[in-house]
Amino acid sequence: MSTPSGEPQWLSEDEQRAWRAYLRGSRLIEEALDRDLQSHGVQLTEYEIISMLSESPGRRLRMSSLADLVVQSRSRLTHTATRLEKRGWVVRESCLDDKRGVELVLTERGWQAVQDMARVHVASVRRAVLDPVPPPLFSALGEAMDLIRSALAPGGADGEHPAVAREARAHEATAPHTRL
Amino acid sequence: MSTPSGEPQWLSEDEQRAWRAYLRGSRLIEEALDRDLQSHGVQLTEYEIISMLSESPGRRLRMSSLADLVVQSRSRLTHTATRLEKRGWVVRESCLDDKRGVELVLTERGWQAVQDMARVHVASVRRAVLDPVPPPLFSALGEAMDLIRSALAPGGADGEHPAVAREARAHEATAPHTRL
DNA sequence: GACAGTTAGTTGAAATATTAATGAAGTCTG
DNA sequence: CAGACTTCATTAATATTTCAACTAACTGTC
Repeated sequence: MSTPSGEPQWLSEDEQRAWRAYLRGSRLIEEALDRDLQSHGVQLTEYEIISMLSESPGRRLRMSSLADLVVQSRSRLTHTATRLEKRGWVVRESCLDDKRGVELVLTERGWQAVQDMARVHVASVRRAVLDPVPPPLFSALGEAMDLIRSALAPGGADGEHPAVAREARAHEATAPHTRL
Repeated sequence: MSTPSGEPQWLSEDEQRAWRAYLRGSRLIEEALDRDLQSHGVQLTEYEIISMLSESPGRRLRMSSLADLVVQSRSRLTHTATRLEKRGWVVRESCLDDKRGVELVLTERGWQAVQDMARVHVASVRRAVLDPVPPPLFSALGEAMDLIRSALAPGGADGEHPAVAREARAHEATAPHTRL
């Protein structure tokens, strides 16, 4: 199983070109979005966290669901959450049902922060990825990425993680402010 | 300039869906590829560096060109290069013409390492991104990313950075082993 | 209910990345 | 050619991320 016998199936010319474009493009996107948010004092990965919280029912999410959602390690999320907590944007609350669990809750200040930053961020996303790509092609990109996503994160349908969906059902839908 | 007047242009339903798919998918790809290379003792970003070197004429590239190519900060590349140097995969050589400059040169050992790891990596790329996406759709993804790339890194045509192209012309094409 | 095994989240130390400052060498202008 | 300015790469500091324990709480089995 771990012995790579024979010649691997190298990439074709076309595959290679597309893959390279992806690799470099994705790094540039990350860099651009991050830079724009940095000027408002957050990293993209931090923004993603509070943004996800802001859209969740009750503006709260369990650590592990959130970690899966933003594709970060548990440990990383723990550290980042601590950081966000120090800024007063989130608080931790322990789960009622599962006493191992911790929920991260967006504070009012956190909510305000997301609102403000969303303006910057949406403009940033437009400039970096939406504007340069004609809509049908961007659609295709989304479709492709969705296939990849479902291959790599089996079970997470519709951008939703099973655990998240489960939790969602358990709450009132209080904040459908889905903006970004 | 820094006052975001009025309501920004929020994303449409479709744009949002596609953008989300991209964001999560790209993180998952990164994670998957990195995990597979980790088992061989390198990070994806390190692999990218030596891989680029391995394809360059003379198996060498100037620090700043390389930094642009792999979309890393100069400083980051400096650190990473030091690390790679300690493993005996690269050596630094100062530029003949521009005495500020430093060229990173792939050693024989480094070359071997790339060859070995390329097998793992190409399989990894297939599994993560090529297999789940039908070829025409993957092509579209490449095209979209290329548009984004040229918007964000103006001047870098054909996956090639101007500085790199310039340097390429100055060398014999010794290693056209373009594999990944 | 006691055991073994698993999962959730945290912690601290080590590795890596970012930031701002530096020095050395190039370029440009007058 | 002098001076001002830019670029290249590195360094030192700070910040973040990863890695390997670790504790607590849940699950299942007997």
